[in-house]
Amino acid sequence: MTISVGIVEDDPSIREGVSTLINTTPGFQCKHVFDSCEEAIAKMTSAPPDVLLMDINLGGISGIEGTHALKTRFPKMDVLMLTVYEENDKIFRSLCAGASGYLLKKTPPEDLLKAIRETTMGGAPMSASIARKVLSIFQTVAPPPLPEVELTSREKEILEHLVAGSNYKMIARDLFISIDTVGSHVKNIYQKLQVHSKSEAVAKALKHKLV
Amino acid sequence: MTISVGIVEDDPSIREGVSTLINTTPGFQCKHVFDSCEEAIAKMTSAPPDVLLMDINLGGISGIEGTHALKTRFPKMDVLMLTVYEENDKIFRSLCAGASGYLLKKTPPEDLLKAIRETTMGGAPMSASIARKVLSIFQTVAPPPLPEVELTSREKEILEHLVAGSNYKMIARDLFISIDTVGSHVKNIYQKLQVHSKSEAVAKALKHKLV
DNA sequence: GTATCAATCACCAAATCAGGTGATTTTAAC
DNA sequence: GTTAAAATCACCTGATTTGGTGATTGATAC
Repeated sequence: MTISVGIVEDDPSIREGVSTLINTTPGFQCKHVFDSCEEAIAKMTSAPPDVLLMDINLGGISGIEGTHALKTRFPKMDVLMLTVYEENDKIFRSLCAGASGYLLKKTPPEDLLKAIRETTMGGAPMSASIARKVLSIFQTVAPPPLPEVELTSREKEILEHLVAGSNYKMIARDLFISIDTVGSHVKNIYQKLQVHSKSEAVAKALKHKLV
Repeated sequence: MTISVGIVEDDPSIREGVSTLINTTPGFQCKHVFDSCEEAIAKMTSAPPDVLLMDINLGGISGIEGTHALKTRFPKMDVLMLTVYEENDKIFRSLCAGASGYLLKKTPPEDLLKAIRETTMGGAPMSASIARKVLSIFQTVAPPPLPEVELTSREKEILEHLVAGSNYKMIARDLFISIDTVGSHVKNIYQKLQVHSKSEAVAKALKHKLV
């Protein structure tokens, strides 16, 4: 099966180079070539490529925003970001936008083709240094563990309902217990979390990923 | 340079198999072999290995907790998680704990050795399916954009205070405005966010990263 | 079998909040 | 110079929450 590849890139020489590489390699074809996200969004109508190579630094709509827009329209299309620099913030936002991989532009042709193949098989190719940065992002967003807090399963259940926006009456109805029991659990939760209101409890629960 | 590899694994056959593989491969040596995190934490004192292979499912202290403990003590040591299953939650928590890579146990020996080498060179080896899951995690933590909501700067300020756990009185004092004004802003916030209580507003603000 | 803990329910008082109406002032936009 | 939006303040009423005290039941642990 031939893999259909698209490319969005404002540098003509890279654009031509990559599309030529794709089209001269058996098993690959490149029919979607755009110099901007605007063009890609306008002209990519019914049949998206299997994999889209997206330059991250583009004038007008950036590669990140473009990825989000195109992935919304074509969820099954995979997007590989191409970049010169390894900026944590851009990596993070690209992945949030739905990118399936992240390669440096200096990636040699044969590795690029390999990455495209990997993508279609459900992988997520990343340059080694990018992969390490991706993992380091996790450590910065790691939930600050709340020490010494052990809520009972019932208390966690109540807390989830609080986070969902329920008041005592609704929780009592949903869990088939009395309002006073709800209040009782909430009191215990407050003491364990060291808070004094529903909103504080909700904030703490969400910030520390207790629910 | 010989790469020093450690392993924490409760299954004796895997433990022996891997340590033998390491020790019979030129350029690798395995001097740290443990059957539990407790043992690893107790016995790994001064000279940690370059790379530690960590089973994720261990009795007692789990591989995730153990990774956190050991990485705190030996930040320069790289940890590669080994697992049978691909569970999003465990992947996420392992990476937050400081893992540098994530491999399936079915990874063939030569790939395991390659992954170890990659790790020491600053890479982050992941099985293809794991890599894809890692990226998908980003999309789930991406802020779900709240459509058509434009809070004024003052309203955002009030909302931040709500998230911080303040009540009307505290907000009024902090911002040098009257309690009624706080209430007035809160009313407007509720209408814009389509909520009816402080806790709902806080939950929505945090979930949609409005603050 | 006793102690502890989780979960349940009850009652109470003071504080707080939610939702409503209405008004003034300042600033920015057209 | 009028309009519109943002920010400010006030008053009101009913609902809800918070923080106490205290009690019962069932399960678990020692």
